[in-house]
Amino acid sequence: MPIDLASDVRDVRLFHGVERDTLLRLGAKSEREETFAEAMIVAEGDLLDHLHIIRQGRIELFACSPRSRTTIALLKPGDCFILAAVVHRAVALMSARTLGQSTLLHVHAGVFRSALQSDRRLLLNVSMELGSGFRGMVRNLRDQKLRSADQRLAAYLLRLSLEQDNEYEVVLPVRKQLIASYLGIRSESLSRAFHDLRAIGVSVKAERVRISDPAALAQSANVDQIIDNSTT
Amino acid sequence: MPIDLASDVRDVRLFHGVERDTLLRLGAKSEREETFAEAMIVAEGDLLDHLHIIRQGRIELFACSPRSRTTIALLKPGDCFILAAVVHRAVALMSARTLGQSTLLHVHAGVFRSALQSDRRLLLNVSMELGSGFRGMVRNLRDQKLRSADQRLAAYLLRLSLEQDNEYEVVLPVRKQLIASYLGIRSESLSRAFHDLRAIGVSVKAERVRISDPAALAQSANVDQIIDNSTT
DNA sequence: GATCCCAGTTAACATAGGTCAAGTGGCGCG
DNA sequence: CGCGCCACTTGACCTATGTTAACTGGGATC
Repeated sequence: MPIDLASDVRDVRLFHGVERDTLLRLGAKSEREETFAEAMIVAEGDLLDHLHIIRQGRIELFACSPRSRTTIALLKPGDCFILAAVVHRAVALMSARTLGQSTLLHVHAGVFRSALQSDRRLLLNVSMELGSGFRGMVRNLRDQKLRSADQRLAAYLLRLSLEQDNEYEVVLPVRKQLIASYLGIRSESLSRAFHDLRAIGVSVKAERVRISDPAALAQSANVDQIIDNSTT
Repeated sequence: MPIDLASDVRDVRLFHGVERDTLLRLGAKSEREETFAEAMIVAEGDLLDHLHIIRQGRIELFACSPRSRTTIALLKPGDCFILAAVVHRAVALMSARTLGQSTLLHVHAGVFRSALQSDRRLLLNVSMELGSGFRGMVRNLRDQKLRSADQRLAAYLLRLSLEQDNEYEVVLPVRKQLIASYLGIRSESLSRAFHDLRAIGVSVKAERVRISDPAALAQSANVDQIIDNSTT
């Protein structure tokens, strides 16, 4: 049950630079979980007793209404989730599930909150993490309210291209249906959007997307270097 | 130029419980500004040297694309804004302007960041504030992606009703055009949405809105007590 | 009291994206 | 090797919301 966080979490932003002692204390109340397929980790409305950290695999954060379901975020190893709910002792606003095989760390919420009292660096990291999350959500909301489906796809491809450090080809990290949900459209519309982008040099073969004219793509999406691409 | 924050900011959440000494230090590098009409305070893309706190009046946070403009948040006295950008030393993702007369406090960003190092309570408050902001944006995004215009209006009216502690009548806090922008629709569509809600007992007279059947309204918007109404 | 102005409303029409239904094609399994 | 499954695509049609433009009514100004 206890985990050696100190040696296990070098690449977790949230724990960068925190005292070894804090990590030991948190590790004593942490658990590791491995899932082999899709698995629900959090349901919206839950009051949570653990903070979750991704070691391997991908996580989808999503929200549901009676009629539909939408992806809010797609997370990667090193990310943590439901941090805000844990800090506030409030219910989760999003559900979370794994996408395929993954390994997660569950850190006891009470111990985590008390560590915030004693380790200033941890608290600072939490602030930075919540700030990034806030800014990410602002970007999503801007996208949703100001851009068309085609533009959202274009902007998303460019973001992937930046992440993957390849100007001319990107690999879609998840199935297209999920990407559609993340972009706030149906998968049929995503197909049509990809089709539209052919006109400005985007071609798709399964999960590989070639971008022949990145500048034109950026132009079409009104991508703002400053707003859309600042890393925090 | 220096402001006596210690006696001036009882009702600013961000400063609750912080050391008197910290407030003095921040106050020494703060300024008060009074505006008499609409005034731009922040433009998106700006790198900011001050954190802003609202003492009186209302603030609109908004974002622009070449073709349009949308309201991201409407703030009230006691709120602060561009906190995440200041903490991250990053550019603002939203513009801010006052709506009519207002008075603001500008707190020097560098001094603020260094106060975060010394005053744990201030840092904790920042975390809470960023967490609330994050959760607010998640709610907005959910609304935008999962609800129709009519439902967003219904949910908004119910939120106002909660804030104003009056189940059967709410007063719109800003002009309808701004509400439309906040809800992510045109003002013509807002008119139509108000019209549609007549069918479930909502009647509007200028800025006064009567809600004859709050339960029916909540039902129509699929308002979830837990998700939509938790206060943090 | 007449006039203007401007927020808001209403109506007619346009369009992005949703919905439904019918393909298509890659891949695992028998 | 063939079959079926499942993700994805395509096409036809529908609907919510945007667009354009005309109208209304309250408040300020003269």
